[in-house]
Amino acid sequence: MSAAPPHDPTLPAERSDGDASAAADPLRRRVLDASLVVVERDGVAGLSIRAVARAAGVSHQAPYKHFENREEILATLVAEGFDGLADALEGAATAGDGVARLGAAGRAYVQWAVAHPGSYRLLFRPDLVSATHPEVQRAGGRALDVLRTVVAAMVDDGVLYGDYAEPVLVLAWSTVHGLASLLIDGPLPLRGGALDADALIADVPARLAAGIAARGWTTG
Amino acid sequence: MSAAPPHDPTLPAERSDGDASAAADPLRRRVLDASLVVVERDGVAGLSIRAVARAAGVSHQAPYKHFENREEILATLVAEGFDGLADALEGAATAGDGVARLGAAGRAYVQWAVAHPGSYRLLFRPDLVSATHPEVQRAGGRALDVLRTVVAAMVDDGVLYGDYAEPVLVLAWSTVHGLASLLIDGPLPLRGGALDADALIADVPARLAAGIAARGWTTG
DNA sequence: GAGAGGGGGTTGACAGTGTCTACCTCGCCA
DNA sequence: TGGCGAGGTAGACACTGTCAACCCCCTCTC
Repeated sequence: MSAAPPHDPTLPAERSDGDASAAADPLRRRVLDASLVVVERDGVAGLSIRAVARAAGVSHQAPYKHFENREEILATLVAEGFDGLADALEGAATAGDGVARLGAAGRAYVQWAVAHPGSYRLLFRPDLVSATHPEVQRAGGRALDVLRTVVAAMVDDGVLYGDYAEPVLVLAWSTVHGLASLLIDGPLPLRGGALDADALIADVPARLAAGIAARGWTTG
Repeated sequence: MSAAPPHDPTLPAERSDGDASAAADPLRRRVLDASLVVVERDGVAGLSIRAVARAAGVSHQAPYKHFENREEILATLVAEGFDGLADALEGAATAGDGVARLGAAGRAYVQWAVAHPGSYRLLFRPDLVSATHPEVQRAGGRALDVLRTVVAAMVDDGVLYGDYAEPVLVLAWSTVHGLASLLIDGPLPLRGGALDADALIADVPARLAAGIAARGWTTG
């Protein structure tokens, strides 16, 4: 991980010049970028408003001029996270038939999660960010729609009966979310053993797609 | 373990009698039970040591006489949670061939998680409880071993090639963990729509088991 | 029986947190 | 020129986890 930030939010430090870009890059953006730096560096537990303010080089109250409260900051991060995830899925699920696209999308999903563990963890933390927040709903729905489109392609391909599209969507999402979650946070001895994360990321989505396409899913 | 049920913990209030069971039910147990009550009622966010102490009717420092720090309390809860989950899995995966047992275990897994959302969330929170805690490792490994045994039965049945046992274990665990996680915390519009949680809990593990058993998993 | 020791409880204090409130300081516009 | 609001500041409050000091009472030893 090291210095490589998620959306490459490098901490802008203090801008020495007070040029026009200061207006185009107001503290709101600085706060969000600093939040990403902090959450990837110190984890969700270290993501306090005051730590973010310190990282952004402002007083502990400055963020409140741009966000109503802590949750609104986190909700914005979550929305941007889902957008980044959706972008990754869209970029991956472009070529081939439905099965191939599902495998590719699943791989991209887990890869994105593992590459941005701090952000990814934030996506599924309703205790921190209400699931009903409009921006979270929008961005999350966008990511889900990519998977939905891929599953729909499998229905079009005839490898999946239409009535199973939504349950299979849940199965697919569950699998990639579960794998990502276990790879990032898994308390059990998965790693270090015979299992290799890269192999799992490549393998599990492909096998999931193949398994879904196998007989049994078109009839019942 | 004794009189206090690990799940369905009702707050014992103040014992009016100072009988012998007071020695068998010391504050340590009361703190854990109060923690479960608090986490199921107020979520992980509300699970502070002081809130637990208040719920147990003691001073804010009393818990520290039985646990080194907050993490040790939470680690104990996590270990008990994994034990409860393992019990549920063991109780479910008893009858039928490997495929049937995998479906039953998967169903039991998700049912347990949905029945104990506060506890379940705690199981995958390494920011709160270190994954390397010995008791967490033991209990978590126990739960995983139940699934491992079931997958091994599928290998014995000949529906799964032995080399795939461990990846399929990950797939199965990912799926049930992902489904449980999404049902509990999913920020996206899964519920309220055409999807019914009970149906998913019954359906997804069964389809997962059937999908694994389908052709493609025995050869590669 | 006397007294030492300690297990298990208490209160007090500290730094850290989110957030409310009040204040200051600009640039802008009438 | 003067008002005003956007966007920054510091201070204060209640809350948190945890360290330290204290105190009560049971038990063991002499």
